[in-house]
Order: sequence, then C-alpha cells, then structure tokens
Amino acid sequence: MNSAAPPLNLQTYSAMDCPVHGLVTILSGPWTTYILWLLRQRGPMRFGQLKKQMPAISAKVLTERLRLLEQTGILDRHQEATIPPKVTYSLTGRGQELHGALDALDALALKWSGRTAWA
Amino acid sequence: MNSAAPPLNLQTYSAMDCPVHGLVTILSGPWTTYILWLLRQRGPMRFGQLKKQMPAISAKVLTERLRLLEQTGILDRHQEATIPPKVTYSLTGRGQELHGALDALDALALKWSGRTAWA
DNA sequence: CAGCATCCTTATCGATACTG
DNA sequence: CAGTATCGATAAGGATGCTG
Repeated sequence: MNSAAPPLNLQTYSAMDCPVHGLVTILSGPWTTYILWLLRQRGPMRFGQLKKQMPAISAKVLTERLRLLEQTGILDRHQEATIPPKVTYSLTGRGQELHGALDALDALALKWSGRTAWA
Repeated sequence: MNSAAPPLNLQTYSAMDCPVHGLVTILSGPWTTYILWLLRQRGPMRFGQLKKQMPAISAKVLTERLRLLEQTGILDRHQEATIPPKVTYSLTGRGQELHGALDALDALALKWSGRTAWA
C-alpha cells in the first residue's frame, strides 16, 4: 500500500511533541485543507493552476505549503525538466487516507453549523 | 443529544471561510489538543489543575484557549461563586464527538510514524 | 512556468504584575 | 483561585522583484 512511505516524526511539527497535534498543526497552516480539497476534487494540478484557484495566496506561501505536504508524504511532486518547467502535484496514499479523517471533521463542522441534511 | 448547543459559524475561524478549516484552526491553537486529551483522560478539571499539567503555558493563553473552546461549545465552564472561586471545565457532547474524529487523526499520525502495533 | 530572496508589517505568544 | 492588563520579543505571512 503506502509501505514505501518513510516514517514521519510528526512531533516535530508540534510545540507539544504530540503526533496528533503535529498533524493538526500541519493541516491548519494557511490554505492547506483547501489545497487538499482541490487536489481531491480535480485530480493532479500544476503550480499555476493551484495558484489561480487561490488568488490571495502568495507564491512564497504556496511553495512553503506544497513543500511541507511533500515532505510529510501527503503530496507527490512530479517535475518534468522541460523548458518551461512543468510541475504537477497530486495526493499520495497518505493524502487520501487523510481525506477520510478530514471527512469526519467536515461532517462535524457541518453538523455543528446546523447545516446537515438529516438534522 | 446536543440539540441544545447553538449553531456555530466555524468559517469565522478560517481565513478561507471554510468550516473544516475553521475547526482545524481551532484545534491547532497552542495546547488545544492537549487540553482536550487531558479532559478526556481525567474528567472535569479546574483551571489550576490544567495549568499544572502545562507548566510552560501562561495563564493568558490558557484562558484564551478555554474561552474559545467554551464559545464553540466544545467545553463547559462551571463556576461556583465561592471565595475563593472554583471553576471546573469539562467536555460537552460536542467535545466528545470531536474526540472521535481526533482519534481517527491520531491513528493516522501513529501509523505514519511507524508506531502502530499492527503494522 | 515555477519558484527563490529580500524586506516589511502584523499577529501571536510569553512574561510579569496586579485583582475580585 | 482564577483570572485580567500590559508590554516586549519573535515569527509568520504579504509584497515585490528576480531567475533557471
């Protein structure tokens, strides 16, 4: 499955040395959940496409976020060394697992907002 | 169940006007997941007890966090107007639902860290 | 096209001191 | 006991300009 993905020290990302908090901290970074959502909805996307969907984001921050998600094995970065270069980002196995967990949070968020269909 | 809890605009907490991101942003605040974890493990706790478990936190930040969690209906604040005052915090229904979702993230975090028993 | 380097501004957090 | 008020440091994000 994703046995190829290397072990991760998520505590690194938490001031509390707590893996869950590390993961939540990564997710809470600017635009992060939106990036993941876009990639799930529309499949692999290029840097410029992503940026176009987030007009208010700076290239610096988008780059930082993508790097972090790549380092944590959530995204895959595929680069073609053409001129001009073409870089495509997509969800890895981890990224897809993560979406399952986010769906649960999403359901709660909607429920608490009083917006569920079934409530 | 928790039908008494008022609807929440979680988008307020997200720069992106996204409910999930709002919720994740709340959770990622300093010490937040730890506070929730403590309250689940040990039941209702007083302000001073919580603070004792987090020596590095300032009263200011702890107060801010507790207020936010109270406003979002995740914690309940019970005050006894005695002298000296006694204030007790506990998880609400929402707080307990939330833990279910956090458990899923927790499981992922541990799995990715290569620390699962079953992996 | 997909970024990196730099500067600057703001928001956040920690520390300290004080109070109902 | 359970906070509030104030101050200062730090770091994170936005804007701009440049490059392989």
